[in-house]
Amino acid sequence: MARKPAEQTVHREEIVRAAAEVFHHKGYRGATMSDIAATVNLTAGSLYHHFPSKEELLIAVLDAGMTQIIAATQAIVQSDAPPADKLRAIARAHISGIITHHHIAVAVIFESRALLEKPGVRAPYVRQRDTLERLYRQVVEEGIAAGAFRALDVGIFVKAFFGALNWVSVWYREDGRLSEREIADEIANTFLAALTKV
Amino acid sequence: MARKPAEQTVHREEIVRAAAEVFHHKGYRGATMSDIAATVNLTAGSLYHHFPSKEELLIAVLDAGMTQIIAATQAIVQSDAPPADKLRAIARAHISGIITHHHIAVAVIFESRALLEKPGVRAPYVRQRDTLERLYRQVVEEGIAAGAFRALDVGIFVKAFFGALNWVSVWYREDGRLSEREIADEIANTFLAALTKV
DNA sequence: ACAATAATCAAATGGTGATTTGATTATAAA
DNA sequence: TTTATAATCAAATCACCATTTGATTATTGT
Repeated sequence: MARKPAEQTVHREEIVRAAAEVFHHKGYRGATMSDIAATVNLTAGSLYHHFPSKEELLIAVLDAGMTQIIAATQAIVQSDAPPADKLRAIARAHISGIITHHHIAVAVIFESRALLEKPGVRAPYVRQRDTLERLYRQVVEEGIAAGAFRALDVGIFVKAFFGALNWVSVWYREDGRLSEREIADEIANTFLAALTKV
Repeated sequence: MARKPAEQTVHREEIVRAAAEVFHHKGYRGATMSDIAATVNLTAGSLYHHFPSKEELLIAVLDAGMTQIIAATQAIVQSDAPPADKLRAIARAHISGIITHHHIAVAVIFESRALLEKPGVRAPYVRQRDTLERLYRQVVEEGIAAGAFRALDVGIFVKAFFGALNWVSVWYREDGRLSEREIADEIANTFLAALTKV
Protein backbone atom coordinates (compact mmCIF):
# COMPACT_ATOMS: atom_id res chain seq x y z
CA MET A 1 0.00 0.00 0.00
CA ALA A 2 2.00 2.94 -1.18
CA ARG A 3 1.85 4.65 -4.53
CA LYS A 4 -1.18 3.49 -6.49
CA PRO A 5 -1.13 2.47 -10.15
CA ALA A 6 -1.45 5.31 -12.61
CA GLU A 7 -5.17 5.05 -13.31
CA GLN A 8 -5.88 5.38 -9.63
CA THR A 9 -3.73 8.36 -8.83
CA VAL A 10 -5.71 11.29 -7.59
CA HIS A 11 -5.44 14.65 -9.30
CA ARG A 12 -5.59 18.10 -7.88
CA GLU A 13 -8.93 18.89 -9.39
CA GLU A 14 -10.63 15.84 -7.97
CA ILE A 15 -9.39 16.84 -4.57
CA VAL A 16 -10.77 20.34 -4.97
CA ARG A 17 -14.13 18.91 -5.92
CA ALA A 18 -14.05 16.53 -2.98
CA ALA A 19 -13.11 19.33 -0.64
CA ALA A 20 -15.98 21.46 -1.91
CA GLU A 21 -18.38 18.61 -1.35
CA VAL A 22 -17.25 18.03 2.20
CA PHE A 23 -17.14 21.75 2.98
CA HIS A 24 -20.67 22.00 1.66
CA HIS A 25 -21.98 19.21 3.88
CA LYS A 26 -19.95 19.78 7.03
CA GLY A 27 -18.71 23.33 6.74
CA TYR A 28 -15.06 24.33 6.57
CA ARG A 29 -14.40 23.87 10.25
CA GLY A 30 -16.51 20.76 10.55
CA ALA A 31 -14.80 19.07 7.63
CA THR A 32 -11.78 16.96 8.51
CA MET A 33 -8.86 16.24 6.25
CA SER A 34 -9.85 12.62 6.70
CA ASP A 35 -13.33 13.27 5.33
CA ILE A 36 -11.91 14.92 2.27
CA ALA A 37 -9.24 12.28 1.80
CA ALA A 38 -11.77 9.47 2.13
CA THR A 39 -13.90 11.01 -0.61
CA VAL A 40 -11.06 10.42 -3.07
CA ASN A 41 -9.83 7.20 -1.43
CA LEU A 42 -6.76 8.64 0.21
CA THR A 43 -5.61 8.99 3.79
CA ALA A 44 -5.44 12.37 5.43
CA GLY A 45 -1.68 12.55 5.31
CA SER A 46 -1.62 11.97 1.58
CA LEU A 47 -3.53 15.17 0.93
CA TYR A 48 -0.47 17.09 2.05
CA HIS A 49 1.35 15.86 -1.00
CA HIS A 50 -1.11 17.90 -3.07
CA PHE A 51 -1.99 20.81 -0.81
CA PRO A 52 0.01 22.36 2.00
CA SER A 53 -2.96 22.85 4.31
CA LYS A 54 -6.69 22.65 4.76
CA GLU A 55 -6.78 26.39 4.35
CA GLU A 56 -5.22 26.16 0.90
CA LEU A 57 -7.87 23.65 -0.02
CA LEU A 58 -10.63 26.12 0.73
CA ILE A 59 -8.73 28.81 -1.11
CA ALA A 60 -8.56 26.56 -4.15
CA VAL A 61 -12.29 25.90 -3.93
CA LEU A 62 -13.09 29.60 -3.68
CA ASP A 63 -10.84 30.41 -6.58
CA ALA A 64 -12.34 27.70 -8.74
CA GLY A 65 -15.82 29.04 -8.10
CA MET A 66 -15.02 32.68 -8.63
CA THR A 67 -12.94 32.03 -11.73
CA GLN A 68 -15.72 30.01 -13.27
CA ILE A 69 -18.49 32.53 -12.76
CA ILE A 70 -16.34 35.49 -13.74
CA ALA A 71 -15.41 33.82 -17.03
CA ALA A 72 -19.02 32.97 -17.80
CA THR A 73 -20.19 36.47 -16.95
CA GLN A 74 -17.41 38.16 -18.85
CA ALA A 75 -18.35 36.34 -22.03
CA ILE A 76 -21.92 37.57 -21.70
CA VAL A 77 -21.04 41.15 -20.88
CA GLN A 78 -18.64 41.40 -23.79
CA SER A 79 -21.19 40.15 -26.30
CA ASP A 80 -23.19 42.68 -28.27
CA ALA A 81 -26.63 41.60 -27.13
CA PRO A 82 -29.00 44.26 -25.80
CA PRO A 83 -28.71 44.93 -22.06
CA ALA A 84 -31.95 43.18 -21.19
CA ASP A 85 -30.77 40.03 -22.92
CA LYS A 86 -27.44 40.26 -21.15
CA LEU A 87 -29.15 40.54 -17.80
CA ARG A 88 -31.23 37.49 -18.50
CA ALA A 89 -28.17 35.58 -19.68
CA ILE A 90 -26.32 36.56 -16.53
CA ALA A 91 -29.11 35.23 -14.37
CA ARG A 92 -29.09 31.98 -16.30
CA ALA A 93 -25.32 31.63 -16.06
CA HIS A 94 -25.30 32.44 -12.37
CA ILE A 95 -28.00 29.93 -11.52
CA SER A 96 -26.61 27.33 -13.84
CA GLY A 97 -23.27 27.69 -12.10
CA ILE A 98 -24.87 27.42 -8.68
CA ILE A 99 -26.69 24.26 -9.62
CA THR A 100 -24.05 22.57 -11.74
CA HIS A 101 -21.26 23.23 -9.27
CA HIS A 102 -23.46 23.21 -6.24
CA HIS A 103 -20.84 22.21 -3.69
CA ILE A 104 -18.43 24.83 -4.90
CA ALA A 105 -21.11 27.49 -5.00
CA VAL A 106 -22.23 26.82 -1.46
CA ALA A 107 -18.64 26.82 -0.29
CA VAL A 108 -18.04 30.18 -1.94
CA ILE A 109 -21.22 31.73 -0.62
CA PHE A 110 -21.26 30.27 2.87
CA GLU A 111 -17.84 28.98 3.78
CA SER A 112 -15.68 31.78 2.45
CA ARG A 113 -16.53 33.57 5.68
CA ALA A 114 -14.30 31.15 7.57
CA LEU A 115 -11.19 32.63 5.98
CA LEU A 116 -12.19 36.16 5.25
CA GLU A 117 -10.48 37.65 8.27
CA LYS A 118 -7.11 36.56 6.94
CA PRO A 119 -5.82 39.41 4.76
CA GLY A 120 -3.85 37.08 2.54
CA VAL A 121 -7.02 35.25 1.66
CA ARG A 122 -9.40 38.15 1.76
CA ALA A 123 -7.58 40.39 -0.67
CA PRO A 124 -7.66 38.15 -3.74
CA TYR A 125 -11.18 37.00 -2.95
CA VAL A 126 -12.44 40.53 -2.62
CA ARG A 127 -10.73 41.43 -5.85
CA GLN A 128 -12.59 38.68 -7.68
CA ARG A 129 -15.85 39.56 -6.02
CA ASP A 130 -15.44 43.17 -7.07
CA THR A 131 -14.60 42.16 -10.61
CA LEU A 132 -17.81 40.20 -10.77
CA GLU A 133 -19.86 42.97 -9.26
CA ARG A 134 -18.40 45.44 -11.75
CA LEU A 135 -19.51 43.24 -14.60
CA TYR A 136 -23.06 43.22 -13.29
CA ARG A 137 -23.04 47.00 -12.82
CA GLN A 138 -21.70 47.46 -16.29
CA VAL A 139 -24.73 45.83 -17.85
CA VAL A 140 -27.16 47.89 -15.84
CA GLU A 141 -25.31 51.12 -16.53
CA GLU A 142 -25.13 50.29 -20.19
CA GLY A 143 -28.89 49.82 -20.25
CA ILE A 144 -29.51 53.09 -18.44
CA ALA A 145 -27.15 54.95 -20.76
CA ALA A 146 -28.90 53.46 -23.76
CA GLY A 147 -32.24 54.56 -22.36
CA ALA A 148 -33.45 50.99 -22.13
CA PHE A 149 -33.56 50.95 -18.34
CA ARG A 150 -34.81 53.55 -15.91
CA ALA A 151 -32.20 55.25 -13.77
CA LEU A 152 -32.02 53.76 -10.32
CA ASP A 153 -29.41 53.12 -7.63
CA VAL A 154 -27.16 50.71 -9.48
CA GLY A 155 -25.21 49.65 -6.40
CA ILE A 156 -28.26 48.55 -4.47
CA PHE A 157 -29.89 47.04 -7.52
CA VAL A 158 -26.90 44.87 -8.27
CA LYS A 159 -26.53 43.76 -4.67
CA ALA A 160 -30.20 42.85 -4.52
CA PHE A 161 -29.87 40.90 -7.76
CA PHE A 162 -26.84 39.12 -6.38
CA GLY A 163 -28.63 38.25 -3.18
CA ALA A 164 -31.64 36.90 -4.99
CA LEU A 165 -29.48 34.75 -7.25
CA ASN A 166 -27.17 33.48 -4.55
CA TRP A 167 -30.11 32.63 -2.36
CA VAL A 168 -31.18 30.07 -4.93
CA SER A 169 -28.37 27.90 -3.56
CA VAL A 170 -30.29 27.71 -0.31
CA TRP A 171 -33.65 26.57 -1.58
CA TYR A 172 -33.09 24.89 -4.94
CA ARG A 173 -34.12 21.24 -5.07
CA GLU A 174 -33.50 18.85 -7.95
CA ASP A 175 -37.08 17.72 -7.83
CA GLY A 176 -38.56 21.17 -7.43
CA ARG A 177 -41.53 22.56 -9.29
CA LEU A 178 -39.48 24.61 -11.75
CA SER A 179 -36.45 23.89 -13.88
CA GLU A 180 -33.19 25.70 -13.48
CA ARG A 181 -33.99 27.71 -16.60
CA GLU A 182 -37.48 28.63 -15.45
CA ILE A 183 -36.17 29.81 -12.11
CA ALA A 184 -33.51 31.95 -13.76
CA ASP A 185 -36.00 33.48 -16.15
CA GLU A 186 -38.55 34.20 -13.46
CA ILE A 187 -35.93 35.98 -11.37
CA ALA A 188 -34.60 37.82 -14.41
CA ASN A 189 -38.14 38.90 -15.26
CA THR A 190 -38.61 40.27 -11.80
CA PHE A 191 -35.49 42.38 -11.98
CA LEU A 192 -36.07 43.39 -15.57
CA ALA A 193 -39.56 44.55 -14.66
CA ALA A 194 -37.96 46.72 -12.00
CA LEU A 195 -35.70 48.23 -14.65
CA THR A 196 -38.48 49.00 -17.09
CA LYS A 197 -39.19 52.62 -17.67
CA VAL A 198 -42.59 53.90 -16.66
CA MET B 1 -14.04 33.20 43.32
CA ALA B 2 -17.29 31.40 43.15
CA ARG B 3 -20.75 32.87 42.88
CA LYS B 4 -20.61 36.55 41.99
CA PRO B 5 -22.64 39.28 43.71
CA ALA B 6 -26.12 39.79 42.36
CA GLU B 7 -25.44 42.73 40.05
CA GLN B 8 -22.76 40.74 38.30
CA THR B 9 -24.65 37.54 37.72
CA VAL B 10 -25.01 36.73 34.09
CA HIS B 11 -28.43 36.16 32.60
CA ARG B 12 -29.54 33.85 29.89
CA GLU B 13 -30.20 36.59 27.41
CA GLU B 14 -26.77 38.14 27.75
CA ILE B 15 -25.29 34.76 27.05
CA VAL B 16 -27.41 34.36 23.94
CA ARG B 17 -26.26 37.74 22.69
CA ALA B 18 -22.65 36.89 23.44
CA ALA B 19 -22.98 33.57 21.68
CA ALA B 20 -24.45 35.27 18.61
CA GLU B 21 -21.58 37.71 18.55
CA VAL B 22 -18.96 35.00 18.74
CA PHE B 23 -20.78 32.81 16.23
CA HIS B 24 -20.88 35.77 13.90
CA HIS B 25 -17.17 36.45 14.11
CA LYS B 26 -15.81 32.92 14.31
CA GLY B 27 -18.61 30.74 13.01
CA TYR B 28 -20.39 28.10 15.06
CA ARG B 29 -17.62 25.54 14.78
CA GLY B 30 -14.83 28.06 15.18
CA ALA B 31 -16.36 29.56 18.30
CA THR B 32 -15.23 28.01 21.57
CA MET B 33 -17.23 27.88 24.75
CA SER B 34 -14.33 29.81 26.23
CA ASP B 35 -14.77 32.62 23.71
CA ILE B 36 -18.43 32.93 24.53
CA ALA B 37 -17.85 32.68 28.26
CA ALA B 38 -15.13 35.32 28.15
CA THR B 39 -17.50 37.74 26.42
CA VAL B 40 -19.70 37.71 29.52
CA ASN B 41 -16.83 37.31 31.98
CA LEU B 42 -17.40 33.69 32.80
CA THR B 43 -15.36 30.55 32.41
CA ALA B 44 -16.33 27.91 29.91
CA GLY B 45 -17.57 25.50 32.52
CA SER B 46 -19.94 28.05 33.99
CA LEU B 47 -21.87 28.28 30.76
CA TYR B 48 -23.14 24.79 31.40
CA HIS B 49 -25.07 26.07 34.34
CA HIS B 50 -27.16 28.06 31.88
CA PHE B 51 -27.12 25.92 28.74
CA PRO B 52 -26.62 22.18 28.43
CA SER B 53 -24.44 22.40 25.34
CA LYS B 54 -22.95 24.60 22.65
CA GLU B 55 -25.58 23.27 20.34
CA GLU B 56 -28.36 24.54 22.56
CA LEU B 57 -26.70 27.93 22.52
CA LEU B 58 -26.95 28.12 18.76
CA ILE B 59 -30.52 26.88 18.92
CA ALA B 60 -31.34 29.68 21.33
CA VAL B 61 -29.74 32.22 19.01
CA LEU B 62 -31.66 30.93 16.02
CA ASP B 63 -34.90 30.96 17.93
CA ALA B 64 -34.35 34.48 19.17
CA GLY B 65 -33.76 35.70 15.64
CA MET B 66 -36.66 33.92 14.05
CA THR B 67 -39.07 34.83 16.82
CA GLN B 68 -38.14 38.48 16.54
CA ILE B 69 -38.60 38.79 12.80
CA ILE B 70 -41.77 36.73 12.74
CA ALA B 71 -43.33 38.96 15.37
CA ALA B 72 -42.36 42.12 13.53
CA THR B 73 -43.63 40.77 10.23
CA GLN B 74 -46.84 39.46 11.69
CA ALA B 75 -47.74 42.87 13.03
CA ILE B 76 -47.28 44.37 9.60
CA VAL B 77 -49.19 41.71 7.72
CA GLN B 78 -52.13 41.92 10.11
CA SER B 79 -52.43 45.66 9.74
CA ASP B 80 -54.89 47.07 7.25
CA ALA B 81 -52.43 49.00 5.13
CA PRO B 82 -52.52 48.49 1.37
CA PRO B 83 -50.32 45.64 0.11
CA ALA B 84 -47.67 47.93 -1.36
CA ASP B 85 -47.25 49.67 1.98
CA LYS B 86 -47.05 46.34 3.75
CA LEU B 87 -44.33 45.17 1.41
CA ARG B 88 -42.32 48.30 2.04
CA ALA B 89 -42.82 47.96 5.79
CA ILE B 90 -41.69 44.35 5.63
CA ALA B 91 -38.50 45.34 3.87
CA ARG B 92 -37.85 48.00 6.48
CA ALA B 93 -38.50 45.62 9.35
CA HIS B 94 -36.35 42.91 7.83
CA ILE B 95 -33.41 45.20 7.24
CA SER B 96 -33.83 46.95 10.53
CA GLY B 97 -33.72 43.56 12.23
CA ILE B 98 -30.64 42.55 10.30
CA ILE B 99 -28.82 45.71 11.26
CA THR B 100 -30.01 46.10 14.82
CA HIS B 101 -29.43 42.48 15.72
CA HIS B 102 -26.60 41.96 13.31
CA HIS B 103 -24.86 39.15 15.14
CA ILE B 104 -28.05 37.21 15.55
CA ALA B 105 -29.05 37.81 11.95
CA VAL B 106 -25.77 36.58 10.57
CA ALA B 107 -25.91 33.55 12.83
CA VAL B 108 -29.40 32.72 11.60
CA ILE B 109 -28.55 33.23 7.96
CA PHE B 110 -25.09 31.70 7.87
CA GLU B 111 -24.57 29.52 10.89
CA SER B 112 -27.90 27.75 11.04
CA ARG B 113 -26.46 25.44 8.39
CA ALA B 114 -24.18 23.91 11.01
CA LEU B 115 -27.12 22.29 12.76
CA LEU B 116 -29.62 21.82 10.00
CA GLU B 117 -28.85 18.16 9.43
CA LYS B 118 -30.05 17.32 12.92
CA PRO B 119 -33.77 16.60 12.67
CA GLY B 120 -34.45 17.81 16.18
CA VAL B 121 -33.06 21.20 15.31
CA ARG B 122 -34.17 21.35 11.71
CA ALA B 123 -37.84 20.73 12.29
CA PRO B 124 -38.62 23.72 14.53
CA TYR B 125 -36.34 25.98 12.50
CA VAL B 126 -38.00 25.00 9.25
CA ARG B 127 -41.38 25.55 10.82
CA GLN B 128 -40.44 29.12 11.73
CA ARG B 129 -38.88 29.74 8.36
CA ASP B 130 -42.06 28.53 6.65
CA THR B 131 -44.20 30.67 8.88
CA LEU B 132 -42.18 33.70 7.87
CA GLU B 133 -42.28 32.82 4.21
CA ARG B 134 -46.03 32.36 4.39
CA LEU B 135 -46.42 35.85 5.77
CA TYR B 136 -44.47 37.28 2.85
CA ARG B 137 -46.50 35.29 0.35
CA GLN B 138 -49.68 36.42 1.98
CA VAL B 139 -48.93 40.05 1.27
CA VAL B 140 -48.10 39.41 -2.37
CA GLU B 141 -51.15 37.23 -2.88
CA GLU B 142 -53.34 39.81 -1.22
CA GLY B 143 -52.02 42.43 -3.62
CA ILE B 144 -52.61 40.23 -6.63
CA ALA B 145 -56.11 39.38 -5.48
CA ALA B 146 -56.86 43.05 -4.97
CA GLY B 147 -55.61 43.79 -8.47
CA ALA B 148 -52.84 46.00 -7.14
CA PHE B 149 -50.04 43.68 -8.25
CA ARG B 150 -49.58 41.80 -11.46
CA ALA B 151 -49.87 38.02 -11.25
CA LEU B 152 -46.47 36.37 -11.12
CA ASP B 153 -44.88 33.33 -9.56
CA VAL B 154 -45.29 34.14 -5.90
CA GLY B 155 -42.94 31.42 -4.67
CA ILE B 156 -40.02 32.63 -6.70
CA PHE B 157 -40.79 36.27 -6.08
CA VAL B 158 -40.81 35.82 -2.34
CA LYS B 159 -37.59 33.79 -2.36
CA ALA B 160 -35.88 36.41 -4.49
CA PHE B 161 -37.08 39.13 -2.11
CA PHE B 162 -35.80 37.13 0.82
CA GLY B 163 -32.46 36.61 -0.79
CA ALA B 164 -32.06 40.28 -1.63
CA LEU B 165 -32.95 41.30 1.93
CA ASN B 166 -30.82 38.68 3.66
CA TRP B 167 -27.89 39.55 1.45
CA VAL B 168 -27.83 42.99 3.03
CA SER B 169 -26.25 41.31 6.05
CA VAL B 170 -23.24 40.56 3.89
CA TRP B 171 -22.51 44.00 2.53
CA TYR B 172 -24.02 46.52 4.94
CA ARG B 173 -21.52 48.88 6.56
CA GLU B 174 -22.27 51.37 9.32
CA ASP B 175 -20.47 54.05 7.41
CA GLY B 176 -21.95 53.20 4.04
CA ARG B 177 -23.35 55.65 1.51
CA LEU B 178 -27.00 54.99 2.39
CA SER B 179 -28.93 54.75 5.62
CA GLU B 180 -30.70 51.62 6.72
CA ARG B 181 -33.99 53.20 5.73
CA GLU B 182 -32.77 54.27 2.30
CA ILE B 183 -31.48 50.80 1.59
CA ALA B 184 -34.75 49.21 2.61
CA ASP B 185 -36.75 51.64 0.49
CA GLU B 186 -34.56 51.20 -2.54
CA ILE B 187 -34.90 47.43 -2.35
CA ALA B 188 -38.63 47.70 -1.71
CA ASN B 189 -38.94 50.01 -4.73
CA THR B 190 -37.18 47.48 -6.89
CA PHE B 191 -39.51 44.69 -5.93
CA LEU B 192 -42.58 46.90 -6.00
CA ALA B 193 -41.67 47.99 -9.50
CA ALA B 194 -41.57 44.34 -10.45
CA LEU B 195 -45.08 43.92 -9.06
CA THR B 196 -46.55 46.87 -10.89
CA LYS B 197 -49.06 46.09 -13.56
CA VAL B 198 -48.16 47.05 -17.10
C1' DA C 1 17.56 -1.66 -15.99
C1' DC C 2 18.74 2.37 -12.72
C1' DA C 3 18.21 6.41 -10.41
C1' DA C 4 15.30 10.06 -9.35
C1' DT C 5 10.82 11.53 -8.39
C1' DA C 6 5.87 11.14 -7.27
C1' DA C 7 2.12 9.39 -4.60
C1' DT C 8 0.80 6.80 -0.75
C1' DC C 9 0.36 4.86 3.78
C1' DA C 10 0.63 3.97 8.89
C1' DA C 11 1.77 5.81 12.92
C1' DA C 12 3.29 9.63 15.62
C1' DT C 13 2.94 14.52 17.49
C1' DG C 14 0.96 18.38 19.66
C1' DG C 15 -2.97 20.95 20.36
C1' DT C 16 -7.24 22.21 21.22
C1' DG C 17 -11.76 22.21 23.05
C1' DA C 18 -16.46 20.46 24.65
C1' DT C 19 -18.04 18.68 28.66
C1' DT C 20 -17.67 16.85 33.60
C1' DT C 21 -16.52 17.04 38.41
C1' DG C 22 -15.90 18.70 43.06
C1' DA C 23 -15.21 22.61 45.56
C1' DT C 24 -16.68 27.40 47.01
C1' DT C 25 -19.37 31.57 47.84
C1' DA C 26 -23.78 34.46 47.28
C1' DT C 27 -28.59 34.69 47.59
C1' DA C 28 -33.14 33.33 48.92
C1' DA C 29 -36.50 30.85 51.53
C1' DA C 30 -38.08 29.22 55.89
C1' DT D 1 -29.92 32.41 61.23
C1' DT D 2 -29.90 28.07 59.08
C1' DT D 3 -30.47 25.57 55.12
C1' DA D 4 -31.19 24.90 50.44
C1' DT D 5 -30.28 26.49 45.99
C1' DA D 6 -27.92 29.13 42.38
C1' DA D 7 -23.87 30.64 40.06
C1' DT D 8 -19.05 30.22 39.67
C1' DC D 9 -14.41 28.55 39.30
C1' DA D 10 -10.25 25.55 38.61
C1' DA D 11 -8.80 21.46 37.14
C1' DA D 12 -9.64 17.16 35.09
C1' DT D 13 -11.34 14.06 31.10
C1' DC D 14 -11.51 12.31 26.79
C1' DA D 15 -11.78 12.90 21.92
C1' DC D 16 -10.73 14.38 17.98
C1' DC D 17 -7.89 16.38 14.27
C1' DA D 18 -4.39 19.14 11.48
C1' DT D 19 -0.03 18.31 10.37
C1' DT D 20 4.61 15.71 10.37
C1' DT D 21 7.61 11.83 9.75
C1' DG D 22 9.72 7.78 7.86
C1' DA D 23 8.83 4.06 5.18
C1' DT D 24 7.18 1.85 0.74
C1' DT D 25 5.82 1.19 -4.07
C1' DA D 26 4.82 3.10 -8.93
C1' DT D 27 6.23 5.74 -12.72
C1' DT D 28 9.33 8.18 -15.66
C1' DG D 29 13.40 9.84 -17.88
C1' DT D 30 17.86 8.27 -19.28
